[in-house]
Parts: sequence; C-alpha cells; structure tokens
Amino acid sequence: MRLDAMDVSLLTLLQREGRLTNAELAERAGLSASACHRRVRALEQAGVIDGYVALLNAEAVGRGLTVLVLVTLENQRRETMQAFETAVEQVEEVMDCYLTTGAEDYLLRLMVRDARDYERVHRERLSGLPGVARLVSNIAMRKVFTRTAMPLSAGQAGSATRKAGSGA
Amino acid sequence: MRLDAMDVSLLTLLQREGRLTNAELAERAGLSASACHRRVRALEQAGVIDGYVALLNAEAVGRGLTVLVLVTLENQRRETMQAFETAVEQVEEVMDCYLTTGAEDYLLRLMVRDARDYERVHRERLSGLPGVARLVSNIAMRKVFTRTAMPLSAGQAGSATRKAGSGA
DNA sequence: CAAAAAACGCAAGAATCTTGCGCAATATGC
DNA sequence: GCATATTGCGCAAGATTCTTGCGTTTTTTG
Repeated sequence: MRLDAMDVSLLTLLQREGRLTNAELAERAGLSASACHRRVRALEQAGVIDGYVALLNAEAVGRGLTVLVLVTLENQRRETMQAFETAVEQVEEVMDCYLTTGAEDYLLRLMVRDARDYERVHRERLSGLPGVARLVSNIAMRKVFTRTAMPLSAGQAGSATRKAGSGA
Repeated sequence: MRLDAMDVSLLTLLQREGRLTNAELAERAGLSASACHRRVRALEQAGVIDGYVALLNAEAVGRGLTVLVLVTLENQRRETMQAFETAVEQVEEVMDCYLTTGAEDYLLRLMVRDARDYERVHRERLSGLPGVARLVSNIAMRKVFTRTAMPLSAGQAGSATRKAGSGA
C-alpha cells in the first residue's frame, strides 16, 4: 500500500495516541471526520496498522527490570533451533526473541521484577531450554529510552497486502 | 496501586486489543459497563496504563530489518555517557537504548529498511555519535517473536502512583 | 457486629461513530 | 489536450457508545 502525506499524519498521530477519537484525529490532521474514518479503516484492512494496544507501566505491574540474554546453541541444526524457539516462546518473561548474526545465536529481552526474580527465571526456565549451550545475561541497569513509534515518510511502500484486523 | 483479579482481566484484554469499546471490554470481563469504565479510568490515572498506541506493520512502512548494536564507549565518565545518550536519542532509527552490564556499555535496537539502509545509518548516524569507541552490529536474521503484552498476576504492586494521562 | 467506605448496576442525556449521497480532484485513454 | 472514469472528499443523520448521577450491595474497619 502506498502512503501519502495524509496517511503519514494519521499514522504518526495514532502511533502516539492510539485511542484518539476519530473526530479528534480528523481535526488534528486537517481532514473531515468521514474521510479520516475511511482512511484509518483502509490502513487497518491493508495491514499497515497491525493493531492497537495498551502499554502498561512496567514498574506498576512488577516488571521493572529488563534483562538482555545472548543465547548460544549447542549446534545450528534445524531441529535444535526449532525446539529452542518453540520452548522459549512459552517462557512468559521473554518479550522478544531474535535470531541474530554474530558470535551468539539468539538475543532475548526479558522483563522481570528484580534481580532475585531473574535468578529464579534463569534457574527454572532459561537453563532448561532445549539445545542451549551458553547463556550470557546482560542486566539493563537503566532504560535510556524506548519507543514504539516508527518515524514515517510519505511514498514508502512495503509488501504488506493482507486483510488482517486483529486489535481493532 | 493494588490490582485485583478484575483489574488483571481488564489489563490483559487491553494489552491485546487497546481499542476495545468499553461495552465490549465490560462484557468480556463480566462486568457492567459503568463499573468497567470507572476501573479503566482509575488504572489510567494511577499510571498503571501508560497509554494507548497503534502498532504498525514494520514491512509495510519500510522498516523490515531489525539490527541490534552493542556500543562500547571510550570511557565511562558521566559527561561522555550523557553526551552519547542525548545524541543517540536523536537518531530516529534507534527504537530502544539500554545501559547494560557486561563487556559493552549500551545495547541499541534499530529498525531500518534493509542492509543497504543500515549501512547508511551506520555511516551517517551511528559512527558519528560522541564517545563511541566500538560498535558491534548484530543483524536480526529473523524475528522469532515479539510481544508488547506482559503477563499479569493479581496482588502484585509496584511504585507507580502518578497522575499521568498521556495517550488516553 | 455496626458504621463507614468502596464498588456495583441501572438508566438517560451527551458524545461519537458510521454510512449514503452528491460534488470535487485526480488519473486514464484516445 | 480533453473527455471520461476513478478516487477521494465533506455533509448530514440514524445508530452506537460513552459518561455520570443515583440508589443498592458488598467489603472494610474500628
């Protein structure tokens, strides 16, 4: 889907405030409510907007500590990797998992309560994951910043053409 | 703020579908619309809910490639770190920045179009950041999974007691 | 165990969404 | 270069949803 300047405005606003009312969104973007509504629906149906979520305060829900874990597998056979990936997704403290280039195989981002909680997760969950040869844990001493909003520019297109509609 | 089982239900639902109507949310949680509405507002005002955002399809907006960069500074003087942190936040391709334990100082997560685009960002943006001694780039060959929703359990409390109300 | 506090559901007025319609702007074909 | 098709726009009104006052029920507290 090709995005014009108005789409970029709408997406930029919704990336910051996903619960703007359609009327408010329209006004800020300088568009009528009906046109705005139709554009947003089109962006949702084209899969440009993947969904809407509430972001919680990590401290407030007892997950104030982020830990970044580098994982090295015993080998890189397809079955080994598949088994690891399936198992790691079951660990609810793991927020993201990337297969990476470099010396290690995977990078995980975990959110836990505190160091003591991480010790528990490491012992009860991570160390038992299949195929793991080595785990290197890097504690995030401080979150310098985190974003969910991607900066956009008009004219750029991708390959998404599905008809999804998850969190609308 | 102390969360009971109903709060956990509401937060769990809103973490997945942040744009549920109040009526729908209430029904799924087994609560009247008015009580539901009041609880959500309280969670927002207590800062448990930080805000609501639209999540975009990274491919569709031309940011299909994630790169994880380990940064080592020349030294760890306060001014060096401060200068780096201020500058790195200006680089719009950088989504997260953590100050970490371990051999390196910072971990960055970038979202870019492709390898060619990353080469440009590396050359024009990252290599010029103040205080940087070494950059180790790990390309995410594949996103195994990513989540924004944290699993919750009742009774847990944190330290958030502010009266924020950003993206509501 | 009684009083106080907190939370609930109902219901109605206010706000918002959603769509049909006619018009304007842009794209297409000759 | 111009006629025509296509796309997108704004208006307006019926349908939906939000939001809050109120009386009742449940939970907490002394």
